[in-house]
Amino acid sequence: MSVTRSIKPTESELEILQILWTKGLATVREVHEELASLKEVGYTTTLKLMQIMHEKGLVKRDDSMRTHVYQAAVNKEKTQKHLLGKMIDSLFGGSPTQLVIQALGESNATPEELEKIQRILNDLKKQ
Amino acid sequence: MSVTRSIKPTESELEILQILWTKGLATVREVHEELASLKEVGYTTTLKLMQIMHEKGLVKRDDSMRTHVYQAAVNKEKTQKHLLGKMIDSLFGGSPTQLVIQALGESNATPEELEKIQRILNDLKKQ
DNA sequence: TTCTTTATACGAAAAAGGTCGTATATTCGA
DNA sequence: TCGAATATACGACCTTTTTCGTATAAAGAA
Repeated sequence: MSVTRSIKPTESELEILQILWTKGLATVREVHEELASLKEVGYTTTLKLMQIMHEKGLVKRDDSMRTHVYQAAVNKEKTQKHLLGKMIDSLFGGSPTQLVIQALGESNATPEELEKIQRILNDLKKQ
Repeated sequence: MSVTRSIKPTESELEILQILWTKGLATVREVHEELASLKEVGYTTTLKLMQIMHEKGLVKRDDSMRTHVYQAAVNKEKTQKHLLGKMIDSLFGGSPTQLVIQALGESNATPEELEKIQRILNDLKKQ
């Protein structure tokens, strides 16, 4: 039975998850390379972070070889949903609609994306 | 010239801003009362938090009287937009639309709210 | 083989956030 | 007037997060 596990990656952990979600499998070196292109950071920092994430169960790893291979252990969509929920609570008084409205204002959506949103909206209206 | 100031309230600070955005003006006691109804917290903790927020410029206060009167110094919509933007970048690969889609799934919007969203959507489609 | 590079492990310290206790001043009521 | 209540200031402490230095082992090159 999968109790709602409290997924709560920190900022830094999120950056790493981003990379892992994109790459699928990656070594610490690879993740670090990517990370270092975005910001100043030491290799052992990245390593330590990923080790902690492993302890927390945020990532899985294959350590059968000298160079361990990591991958995300948390689902991208679930994590997004979770953090979104938190933001809705803490910033939009619990109203997802308010957030949607703000985000739509922000959006430069393509016609296709607008259609996608429209379909979801239609589904919701039917209920 | 208003340089993009980095609005970055912490979780706790956000809770207090929420209250201030609602109340407009409020004393520490009033904010604390509200806060304490949501979670276990000591008065001096709330006080300290608000003092720090004052140092950071997140709130303004009138300290001409013994009991200081506080108000938010950051705009609610701007703050929402800012944090939303950060989340879009860090979690949704820069696509507001992706976020909207996720949030809509989450939403239990009333028919009225759905209509509101529909109108925004219509506006966007026209452009 | 021996030196260099590259991995992980580990410990420790710096930073940030949150929580309070205590000191002190002011106000208010008995 | 004097004690209780209430306000702010301030410092200390505890966690969590982030950052690295150093030790050690494995691999690779000369």
